[in-house]
Amino acid sequence: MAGAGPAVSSGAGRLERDFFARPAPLVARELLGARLVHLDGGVRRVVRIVEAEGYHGRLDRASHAFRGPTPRAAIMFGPPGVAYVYLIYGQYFCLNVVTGAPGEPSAVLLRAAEPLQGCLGSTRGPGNLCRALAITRDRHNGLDLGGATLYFERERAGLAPGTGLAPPAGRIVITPRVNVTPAGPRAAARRWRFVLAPSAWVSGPDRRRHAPRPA
DNA sequence: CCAAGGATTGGC
DNA sequence: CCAATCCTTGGA
Repeated sequence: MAGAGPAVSSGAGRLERDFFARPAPLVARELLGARLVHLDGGVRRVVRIVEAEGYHGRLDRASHAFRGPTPRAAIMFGPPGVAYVYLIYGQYFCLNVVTGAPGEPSAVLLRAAEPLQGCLGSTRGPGNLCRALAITRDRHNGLDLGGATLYFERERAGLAPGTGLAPPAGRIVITPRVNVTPAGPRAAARRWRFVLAPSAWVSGPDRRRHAPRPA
């Protein structure tokens, strides 16, 4: 019967709100291999996610939600499946997906992806990824990712038993998050970064480690 | 109001 | 290693 899959809803394998209403590290891991589609006016921009990080809850010192629902972070306290876009270092945008139950602030930072269609420059690194997809705060912050403009989808073939998710091609590597060292030892020790390797598009100081072997 | 610093990036 | 560049936050 159609529409019986647990985490993935009907249609062309699009990820719906229930997929995101779970802990951030779990969502981050399962987003690996999924396609992110931005219908940018008449232009279709598509990538395949290869790196994502979870920022999990009120006690995660590295999370923007750590200091409570400040004006910027308030969106993380809202419903899941919504885009959280912020400006970093005055010049780059970063795209997150709000996860977890409402009131349980968490999000997944999309750090790197493989370019598939319509990308503007490099998709390696969160700032570059947003630029390549033409994601901006004024246009996309707070946008429902279940809508027609910006959404995730994955292949329906080869669904993993019990999950409704297609197993991504490649190996999932789990590491500490990038640049959370200043947030304190506890946050730095969390292994909430997920990489789909091998990939030439992984960011971070260990990206060579996850790059494809030279032929 | 002011000062400090940032979930980054690219250049030296 | 370090500056760019401006928004966010917290404290006076």
